[in-house]
Amino acid sequence: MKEKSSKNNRISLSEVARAAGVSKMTASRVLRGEGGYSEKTRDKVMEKVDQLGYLPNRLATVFAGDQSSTFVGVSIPDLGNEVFAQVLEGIDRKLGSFGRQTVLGLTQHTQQEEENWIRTVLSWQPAGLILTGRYHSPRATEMLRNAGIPIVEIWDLNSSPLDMSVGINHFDSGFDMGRYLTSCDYSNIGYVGTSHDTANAATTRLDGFCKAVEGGGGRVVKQLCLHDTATYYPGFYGTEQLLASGSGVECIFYQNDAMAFGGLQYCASKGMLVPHDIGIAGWGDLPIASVIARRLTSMHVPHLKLGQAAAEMMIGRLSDEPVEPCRDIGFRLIPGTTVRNSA
Amino acid sequence: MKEKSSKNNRISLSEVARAAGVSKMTASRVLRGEGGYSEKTRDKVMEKVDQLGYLPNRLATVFAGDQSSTFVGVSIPDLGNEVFAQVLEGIDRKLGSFGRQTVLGLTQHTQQEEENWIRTVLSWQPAGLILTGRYHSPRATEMLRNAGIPIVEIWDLNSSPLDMSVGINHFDSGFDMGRYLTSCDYSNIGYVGTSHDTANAATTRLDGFCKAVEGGGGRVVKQLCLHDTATYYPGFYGTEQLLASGSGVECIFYQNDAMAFGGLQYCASKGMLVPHDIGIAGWGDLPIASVIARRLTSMHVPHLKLGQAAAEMMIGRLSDEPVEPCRDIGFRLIPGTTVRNSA
DNA sequence: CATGCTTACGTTACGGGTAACTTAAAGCTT
DNA sequence: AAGCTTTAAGTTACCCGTAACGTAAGCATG
Repeated sequence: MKEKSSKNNRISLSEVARAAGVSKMTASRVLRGEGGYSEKTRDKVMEKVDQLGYLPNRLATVFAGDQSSTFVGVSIPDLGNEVFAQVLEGIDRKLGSFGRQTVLGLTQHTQQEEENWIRTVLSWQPAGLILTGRYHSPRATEMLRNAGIPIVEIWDLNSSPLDMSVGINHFDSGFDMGRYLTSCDYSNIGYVGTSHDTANAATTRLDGFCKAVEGGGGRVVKQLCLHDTATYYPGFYGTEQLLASGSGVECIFYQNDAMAFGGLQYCASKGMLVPHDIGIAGWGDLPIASVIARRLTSMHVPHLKLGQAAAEMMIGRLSDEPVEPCRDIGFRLIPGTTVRNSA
Repeated sequence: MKEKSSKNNRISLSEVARAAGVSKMTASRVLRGEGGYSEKTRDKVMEKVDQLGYLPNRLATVFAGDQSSTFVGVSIPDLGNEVFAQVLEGIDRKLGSFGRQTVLGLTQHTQQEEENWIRTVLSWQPAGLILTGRYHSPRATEMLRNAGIPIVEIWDLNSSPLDMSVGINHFDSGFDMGRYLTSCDYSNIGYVGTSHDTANAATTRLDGFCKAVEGGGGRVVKQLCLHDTATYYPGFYGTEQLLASGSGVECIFYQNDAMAFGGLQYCASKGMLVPHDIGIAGWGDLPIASVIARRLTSMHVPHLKLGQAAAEMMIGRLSDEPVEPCRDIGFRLIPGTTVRNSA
């Protein structure tokens, strides 16, 4: 009787083979269904497989170098932001339907976390990586280049990606929103968002936004970058801070819809009418926008589709199909009714 | 341009060793810092490691059976529900801080998906599994029992878990809400939720709720189980359906806060005053509750903490520390102001 | 009946690390 | 200086599956 050895005590293929009275090579052939065995042998082996509850050890297969692994590493900044939760859901479902597994990494918006995660996940020989964002630390970039596996950078469309990229042009999406708001005759505009320690898509969006506003004769009189998560409550108190600064803001653009919704609620709590007293514009067109009384002015981005597209590009590359390296998933302005009508 | 060899072309330890002029065993010792080498040798090896960009192959280590892997499989029903996104975030952050990686599985609330995922993820020799829910298919249960690895069942507290469990008693949380609403003098109460093909926590909650309401002399006159996701818009149209059925409902309990919020918006759109014309109660105390004008009557559940606790139990077990197999993370009723005051 | 071909297996080697064991040289003791 | 211990290595075997190759038996063909 052997005690539970510190070693792995799971049933191995050799044990199945011995029980079935064949060599492990034959058992292996049966399990892979690649032929070269009789029906009688197959039945014997399969019977023992069921009986012993054999589960193959994919580590051994991959390790042997015959196949690549079915892991795909996916880095996401955080899940408190509904946007990224949707992107991840799109990725995981699509990968799952092709027999691939997601190895998750939450990078908390920092390059250092991302770098650490990349180092670890690469040591597991993933089939590929999907990374949120286009900015990586120099060491991370080097590891990624040397890894020799497919890499999809998502979210922030990168026209010269490490390998592949899918997302939208955040500068342009900010620009379009800026142009729309100035076309609605706003000239003193505020911004409420959050800041992180790295260059990111929200910053790029803000750049595009400012450019359009200034080009249209308006001014972004106040930009608030809170050190907080981009959700409801920061939108609420950020609005309070912004309005308290007395800069005569007529309209506020928010980093995302959750923050905009927080702002909307702040205004309601102070008896301010939207859009009569102040204009509110979000970004992302999150599900919550579907139920509020006024249609939130926002920018629609197909988050789920973005995730799916990233997974499809990954799978395409892994199947040696030709894959367009850059895919713009597009966005669409939702005029809504939380800013005043354009002329 | 290098031809892509089908084999893995990454730098191996032997190559590092050869470059440094030592045996791979010595290089291995240096990398693990376990002593038995001179400083000069260490420097030589580390120099080559940096120079060649060597990344260890953890597959080989684990495969050799000397250590268990650092993977932890985590199954989550879906990420559209903010609750589970938060739980996952709690898990992944805590696991990550202990050098473990999350292998995600979205089971879409079906046991079949869960079973398939379990089979696949077990073939990767994970160190442990964290599963949402206590109900698994018979085959899944068998595989889990045979796996011989730590398993944490979360969300729905299981007093006789496969291995460990952390969560809350959903029946009791529903019961408490039912008792509270009847104490507020509601007797005709409705429920809006979603249904899935398996027994789940929301159903258990509803059972407890009904029991308390009936015990308190009220009636759950209408239960709506939509075939949809448990988010804002289904809450909105579910409310419409429920009220249109003309069953004289005075108060509605929702599966979660997002649905309750949808209901709140529906009522507002019809000019109904809350709680004067109708009472609204949610469940989960999601972040959105922090910004709406009236405090939503809800049930606070520490989602992030729940995820962290699950990860801590997993890590404790993996470190051979004694771990309490069941942990009740608790809930707390938020009276709020969207139901009328209790007497 | 010798030859070649097919079927149904078995045998060997390998991959990348590490445990366990072995060895050579250096250092220390008396 | 002989004998013992310690240090710094090297060698071998193994983990679990699979590719590549080997082989024996059965069968058809000329």
